[in-house]
Amino acid sequence: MGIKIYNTLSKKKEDFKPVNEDNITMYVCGPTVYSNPHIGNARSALVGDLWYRILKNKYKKVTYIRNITDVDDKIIDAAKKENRNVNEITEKYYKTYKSNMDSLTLLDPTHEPKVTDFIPRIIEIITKIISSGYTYTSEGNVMFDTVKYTKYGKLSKRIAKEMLDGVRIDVASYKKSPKDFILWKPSHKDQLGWDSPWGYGRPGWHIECTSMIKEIIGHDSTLDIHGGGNDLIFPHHENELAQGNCVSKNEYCNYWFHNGIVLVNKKKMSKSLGNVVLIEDLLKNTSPISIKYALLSSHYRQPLNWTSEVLNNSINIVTKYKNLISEMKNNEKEYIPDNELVSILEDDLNTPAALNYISTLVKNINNNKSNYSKFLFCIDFLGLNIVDDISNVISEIDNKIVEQLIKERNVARLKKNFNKADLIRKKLSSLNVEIKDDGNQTVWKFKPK
RNA sequence: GGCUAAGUGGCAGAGUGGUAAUGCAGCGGCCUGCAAAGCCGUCAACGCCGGUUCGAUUCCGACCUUAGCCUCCA
Repeated sequence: MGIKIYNTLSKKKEDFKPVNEDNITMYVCGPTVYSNPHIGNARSALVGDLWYRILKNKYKKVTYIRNITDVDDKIIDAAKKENRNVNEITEKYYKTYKSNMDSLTLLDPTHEPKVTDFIPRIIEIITKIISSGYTYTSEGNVMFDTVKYTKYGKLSKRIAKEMLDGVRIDVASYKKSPKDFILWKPSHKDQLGWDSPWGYGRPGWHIECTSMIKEIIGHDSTLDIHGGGNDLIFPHHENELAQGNCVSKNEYCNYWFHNGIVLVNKKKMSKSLGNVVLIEDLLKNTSPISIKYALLSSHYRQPLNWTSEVLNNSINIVTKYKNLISEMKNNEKEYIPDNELVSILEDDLNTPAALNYISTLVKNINNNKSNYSKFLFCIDFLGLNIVDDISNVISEIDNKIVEQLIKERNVARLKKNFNKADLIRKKLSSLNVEIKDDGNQTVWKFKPK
């Protein structure tokens, strides 16, 4: 048994063989910080996080890189719209992204490089690509020549002839061939930019990932794993692969994983459709654990249609686990490592099977006491921090009012004044508190979310 | 139009050449003053059509449908 990963390159599930067992390297495409992060951003970050957890469990050192793209035309546009400078925009949305990811209890990557910190390295890499002979300049742009690079299409399996170019948008005039892409583009003097051998300008979209990877892992090193949303396969990752292979004789990356995108109303989220689900908004009414559970409930390569049903399903299960934990909370919290869970996850991140396994543990908790300790291990391994979530909830509540109302209600119940008792229960309910009469004790909790 | 995926009960989702786990929801019961929780029980599905086979949901082929990409996108 070992780690198996579905490789977009081969379109097969493969045994994971690291380049160097002493240091596994993984890069996952992070966000462009120009707007509030949505549930789709969360999904790919979560998938990266899970791979990170699995790799860390097996290998002593894992270098996990998740970038922040803070140079982009969309950022420039956003700055104009909000009438702020570019830095303010990127800072603001980076902070939101970070805090959203923290809420979802994702581990910090080993590196979180920002493009603006890597401009000299980007210029260096472009220079290397130019000397490899796969570029040309046109209207001030440094272009990558996809026709010259004969392996182009290796990742996305797209053959140039079969593709209809410019179906939905005109091919830019500066391109020799429609699939060619920009490595460096000119900026106006008053625009965001840097001096370079090709004039004042800024990097194109794809080059920053390649540069940051090479800089962090070493220019002649092969990345073990590269991932992101499957909408990035073409052209972004295809382009990265092409330019990356021009920089070194060694292969750019061995394993590529791609998560399915999140759909809302069975369509990809987009501002024009108005179906973008922001993490911020979800967190207002839903516990981060439930959101996370919902994301885990489908396999990462499947598309995930985000619906209230999916979310409610998760809330119900998470609530059940919360109840279980709060009932057991006085018992010692022992975590018994469970290899079965680990091997389920090592098989190409089969989270639905993992969640199912956890539910069978819970179901058989009475027959086998170690199941509870295994259960604690499992939710912890997945980063479903239910235990912490419960303690947060308890500290948030205004104890006195609730306790007072419960006292009053129990007096009423003793007097068999059930109308009054039920009224008080309704009042508690309006305070988001649920109660449960357990023998002669009444216990309460926040309504599940 | 091309390319890439996918179609299992109300929802989510395993899985298999011999008719299919599990969770949630639903329904019934126990419990409760009534609830809630918990427990027990229970209904319900393999897109369509051919082929291979003793037998296919599982293999092969066509078709239909859906989504994504071909422009920026996690």
